[in-house]
Formats: sequence, C-alpha cells, structure tokens
Amino acid sequence: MAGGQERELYNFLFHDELSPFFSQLKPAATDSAGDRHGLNQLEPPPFLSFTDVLRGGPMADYGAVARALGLSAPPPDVLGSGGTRPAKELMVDVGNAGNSLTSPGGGGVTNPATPNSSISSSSTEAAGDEDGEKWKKDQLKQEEEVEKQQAKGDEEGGEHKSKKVNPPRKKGDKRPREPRFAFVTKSEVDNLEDGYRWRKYGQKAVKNSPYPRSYYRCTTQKCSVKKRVERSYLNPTIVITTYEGKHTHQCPATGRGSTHLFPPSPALSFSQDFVMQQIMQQVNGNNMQAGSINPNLYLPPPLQQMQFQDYGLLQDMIPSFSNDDNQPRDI
DNA sequence: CGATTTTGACCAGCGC
DNA sequence: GCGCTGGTCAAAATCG
Repeated sequence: MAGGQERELYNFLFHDELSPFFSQLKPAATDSAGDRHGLNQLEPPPFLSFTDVLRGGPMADYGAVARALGLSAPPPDVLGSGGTRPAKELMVDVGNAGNSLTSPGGGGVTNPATPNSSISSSSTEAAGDEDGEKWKKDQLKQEEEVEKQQAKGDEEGGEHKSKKVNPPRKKGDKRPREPRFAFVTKSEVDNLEDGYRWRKYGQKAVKNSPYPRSYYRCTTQKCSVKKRVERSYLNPTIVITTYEGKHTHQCPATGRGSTHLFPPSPALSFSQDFVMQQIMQQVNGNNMQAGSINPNLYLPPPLQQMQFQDYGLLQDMIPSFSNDDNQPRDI
C-alpha cells in the first residue's frame, strides 16, 4: 500500500450515514480564517484506550467532543501540537453498532464482551430506544419473510433473474443495518489496504461532491461485509471509509505473514481488526514491540481516538474536519 | 479465462 | 404522489 505511512487516519464513531458528514461541509469553512477548525484541531483529550473509546468513554458527550474538536473552546495548544504524529484516528460508529452481524443468540464470532459490543449498546441508546425496538422488530419480521420467501423459492425452483430479487423484502420492511464504522483517513489512495480483499460493486456520484463514492464487498464467500469509500470534496486528501458488517473469516493478510502481529481474533470485530492493524502499523513505525501490545490496555500515543455517538452531532462537527489548511503533515 | 471494475438502470426510503 | 438520493444489481469491459 502506497499511502501506508503517508496518511493521517481519523476514525470516528457515530451514528448513521457518513454522506451528510462531508456533503454538508461548507466551502466557506476552508478559508484561512477557518483554520481553527482544521483537522489539526482534532486533538483529542489525553489517552484513550480502545476500551475507553469503544465503550463510549470520555468522548461520548457532545461537550467533550466539541471541545476536543475545537468547535467552541478549542484547547489552546491544539494547533500543530504533537508535531510528530504519524497518524490520527477517530473512530466513528456509523450506525447500528448495536446490531452485531451475528444475530442475537446466533453465537457466531461475536464476543459479547468485546469493546464493540459495548459501543453498540451505548450508541444504540444514543440513537434512540424506539429505533432499537423498531429494528429488532424489523429484523424479526424480515427473518420471517426471508424464510417464507426461501421456502417459496425452493418450491418454485430457484432463482429467477430479475433485478432486485436478492433482497426479498416487502415494502415497509426496512433492511436492518449492519454495524458500521467509518474511518476518516488522510490518504492519497482511495482503497486503503486493510488486509481484506474487496470487490467493487458500485459507484455513485456524491451529491455536492465531485468525488464519487465507491461500494465494495468483501470477496470472501459468505462474508457480507461491505465498505464505502469516498473523499471529502473539500479536502480531497481525506478518504472516508465506512465499513458495514462483520467479517466471518480471518483477515487474509494476517494469514500470509503480514507484518501485523495481531491474530485476527474472532473476538474482535472486523473494524477492530482494522484499527488494530492500523495501530500496529503505527506501533511498528515507532519501534515498539507489536506483540507486546494489548489492544485493550494500550493505545499508542500516535493514535488518538474520539467517539461520537450522535449523527447530528457529527454534522455539527463536520466543518471542523473540512478545513485542511495548515494541517500538520507530521509524517 | 476467471476475477475485478465500470457503468447504466432499477428500487426503496424519505422529504416535500 | 412526486422527485431526489442512496444503495444495489448485473451486463459489458477490462485486467492479470
């Protein structure tokens, strides 16, 4: 991967789509006076461990987020501080993080004790209990429908090749969203190497943006993880990668002697795997013993994370991400 | 030749 | 109801 060392990575945790995230950026935010909202403003508070972050830690409330982002009261030393950060991360739970791909009771690879699970509950709550209930109902309903459809399909003798036959959903049946995680990455390349293999299945123009959004699916059979990749139109060096779903397999990269010493533990969600990989890259770059790092206990200083739990909040926050002026290129 | 990408069309959800 | 938009499909094109 070309941009491995040349990027700043921002991971966010928030609800709902990323699209409005950048599409609503105001160009005006890029003027020089707006520097205080630049990416370099994203100086999170001290150290957050993954556990902290994923459990809805210190960044969970708007005030903290806003402060950290310099929306209202930026820390005086945020600009250009920490000159040698190879990467910054903010992790965004982009949606139904509470609904693990592995269905409740489905066992699967989900470890109920994973930080991810913790996020989900808190973020789901943040999203609103009603929605949560609704989703559960929808899912149950959909499962029933799917079963019916499958039974019917079997009787009728298989797949007919009309479009849109795959999702046998009824009108009004909302498709349940997978847990989603967005990573905002400063990178030259769109398709960031995350160890998995992806096949592009679509591309759409993004409203208010000259840059298209690409849709990828994990090429591994039976793995339904998807990701979307788009660029910020205000800051083309920023790539927003949104992962949806959970890998049901090990990371191919780790299977063939990748430099990441992290085992693709099924206990970690794919997103965490990814974050871990990013961390390990950073860690390795800092002459640290990757194998000695416990992801739950240690977050390398170069990686600083924030968690946002409210989509509306994100929208408010976005302008602070839009301005790339005088962004520190601390590579 | 299989895998992947491109691209236009289709569909669903949502706001007005 | 209509139009807009996001997401997906699938045939064709391209790549390795």
